[in-house]
Amino acid sequence: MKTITLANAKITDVAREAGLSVATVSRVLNQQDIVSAASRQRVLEAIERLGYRPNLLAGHLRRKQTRTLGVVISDIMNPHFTEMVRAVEDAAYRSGYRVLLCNTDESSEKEADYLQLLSAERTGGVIASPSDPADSEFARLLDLGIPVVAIDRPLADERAHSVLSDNAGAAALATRHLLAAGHEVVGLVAGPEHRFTGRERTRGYLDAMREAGREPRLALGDFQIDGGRRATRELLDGPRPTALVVANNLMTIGALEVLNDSGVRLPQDMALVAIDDPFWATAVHPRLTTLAQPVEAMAEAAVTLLTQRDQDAEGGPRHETFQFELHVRDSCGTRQGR
Amino acid sequence: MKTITLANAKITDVAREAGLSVATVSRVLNQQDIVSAASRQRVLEAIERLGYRPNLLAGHLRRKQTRTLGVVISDIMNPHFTEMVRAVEDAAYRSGYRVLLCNTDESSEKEADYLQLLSAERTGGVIASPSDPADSEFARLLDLGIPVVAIDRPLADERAHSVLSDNAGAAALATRHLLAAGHEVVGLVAGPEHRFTGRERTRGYLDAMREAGREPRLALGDFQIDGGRRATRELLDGPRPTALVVANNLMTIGALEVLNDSGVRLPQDMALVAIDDPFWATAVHPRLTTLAQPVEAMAEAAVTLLTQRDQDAEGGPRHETFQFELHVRDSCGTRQGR
DNA sequence: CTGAAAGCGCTTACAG
DNA sequence: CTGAAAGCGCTTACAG
Repeated sequence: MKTITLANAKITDVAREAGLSVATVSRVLNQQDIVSAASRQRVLEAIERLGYRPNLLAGHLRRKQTRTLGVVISDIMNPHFTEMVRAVEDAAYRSGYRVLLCNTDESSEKEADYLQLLSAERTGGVIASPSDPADSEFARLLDLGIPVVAIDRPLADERAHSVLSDNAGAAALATRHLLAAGHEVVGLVAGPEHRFTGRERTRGYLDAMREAGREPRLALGDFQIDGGRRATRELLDGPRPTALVVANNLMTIGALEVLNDSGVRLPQDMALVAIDDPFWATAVHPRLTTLAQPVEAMAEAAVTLLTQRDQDAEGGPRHETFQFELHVRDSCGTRQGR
Repeated sequence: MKTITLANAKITDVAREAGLSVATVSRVLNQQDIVSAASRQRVLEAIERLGYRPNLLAGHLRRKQTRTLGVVISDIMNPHFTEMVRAVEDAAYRSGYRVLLCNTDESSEKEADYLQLLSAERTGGVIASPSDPADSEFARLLDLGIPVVAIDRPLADERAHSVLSDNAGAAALATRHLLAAGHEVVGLVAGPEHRFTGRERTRGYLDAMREAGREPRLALGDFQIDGGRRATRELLDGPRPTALVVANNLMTIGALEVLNDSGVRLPQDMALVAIDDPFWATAVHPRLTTLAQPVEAMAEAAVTLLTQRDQDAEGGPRHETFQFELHVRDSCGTRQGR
């Protein structure tokens, strides 16, 4: 038994049903103003009767543009990127755009693959935190006139926009906060050297330590939970710091675990400031002092750059930098209780 | 200064450049086998020289099908859904499909909006955890021949596939595990009545308690952190349970917070089993005993239903149910140490 | 193995 | 305000 398919009417069916031309139907579907009230009424009724749903594919081909944004990120399971994707989706939806999710797992190959696809689909724009900043696929996109905004990490191609945050400044701020509280040995659970955000945050930390005339004490992690564990153990083993800056949210989980296992209490035995402000930061004990990126504002900025480009078409690429915000809570030990 | 755009060649340009017809070019792009080696060579060179990138929009329109899957979920910030989206993206990518992310925030309106869009875009298939199971937009999708699979929550339309997990069984298993350890008053931090997963998990808990002849003791939450806090407080205030089942991962965060604030130690003063197995379950202290859904297998199943439908086109809708897996760790107090 | 031609379902100058 | 017609860039029978 097969049920008869009723739907799948096309614009010609609607035109026939309404006794008008396809041009008129198309007009009520789009630039509604040029059609007489009577015609519009008949078209609307015909659409209703037929259950007509315009085929956007055809419209996009004809108009040579789509309202889809590609979002290329390395790891959606990282809460920072989850938040970013969520914020981008939100901003895109409000602007009448949709989001094609491209998760690359930090694989340059998968990234290139997705970028190629996005150009073939003639996507309306791409927001990317590039695994490979020099990927030539970005150039192809730009060649085709598809705007690109680098988020979180910069892109080599100078035609791309960028929406970054002040990573070095954030790490310096965290370090200084701890230094000002009287800590002499402030350790850094650092991000990897080969990641822009890792390098930048390390740089900020080093600057602040040098500025204070303190000896830096850092261990390299991988921005993952396990790297946080390893780096924290390494720091505990040497000349033990009394305060720690942890370079991202995933490593913070590992650091907290190791500290706890080693009987090191926060903030009495060890003060801690974490970069990133994950949703669970206020649910652990003590509540985490963090440096939060204004993720929503950044997503909004990125989407705006892609969707409102007509207004400033000739303005060239824009580069926006956002500041982190310090949330002083309990793990740093600087609030009254210390 | 404006740079000249080189790209944007179309198939006719390639044909001219190669001295062959567009049909031949199209053939090397697709059904590669029917073309002579010499012709293929010339086409490939022409493509290379021109930097040609086929316009998939045109191909999709012509072929009347796309390789995009819509993923409609209520809240990507909920780690369970993050994981699900991640797993779906992975499976889709492996099958040569891409993912359009539709985050609905549990808004029926936004959900309907996205579903309408997905039908207009002639998406290849839709995976949805419906906020509104009776949304008539699902019927439109199905009418158009777009397959739909309900994930996490069922759908009213009987033409939809479903990939669900045994929520009642999981809650019953958690409860029995605690009961078997000797607890007499096992409390439930319950999900909301109006959510399928909430209802089902509560049902499983009630079944297990009844079966053991124990009085149920539950407080309703909202599946969010704050509801977990409130419900846990409520349970602590009345006749205090010695063990708790928490119905999802977000409420577990709230529950842990309240327990900690109240000086209730896990597992000595309170045993706890959490439904869902978030990535931080092994990073807190004590490590959480959880019930994990086989998210990857479920995502794989859902994608397979959508992408390999030709093979069993006439098979009618499939309904697959997956079992949770109990991970006994430290928070339930049943491991040796208790 | 290869090409000419029709057609996918729309939108949009161009005329009226 | 409305319609006839061209065209977006492909794919695919159909013929050879």
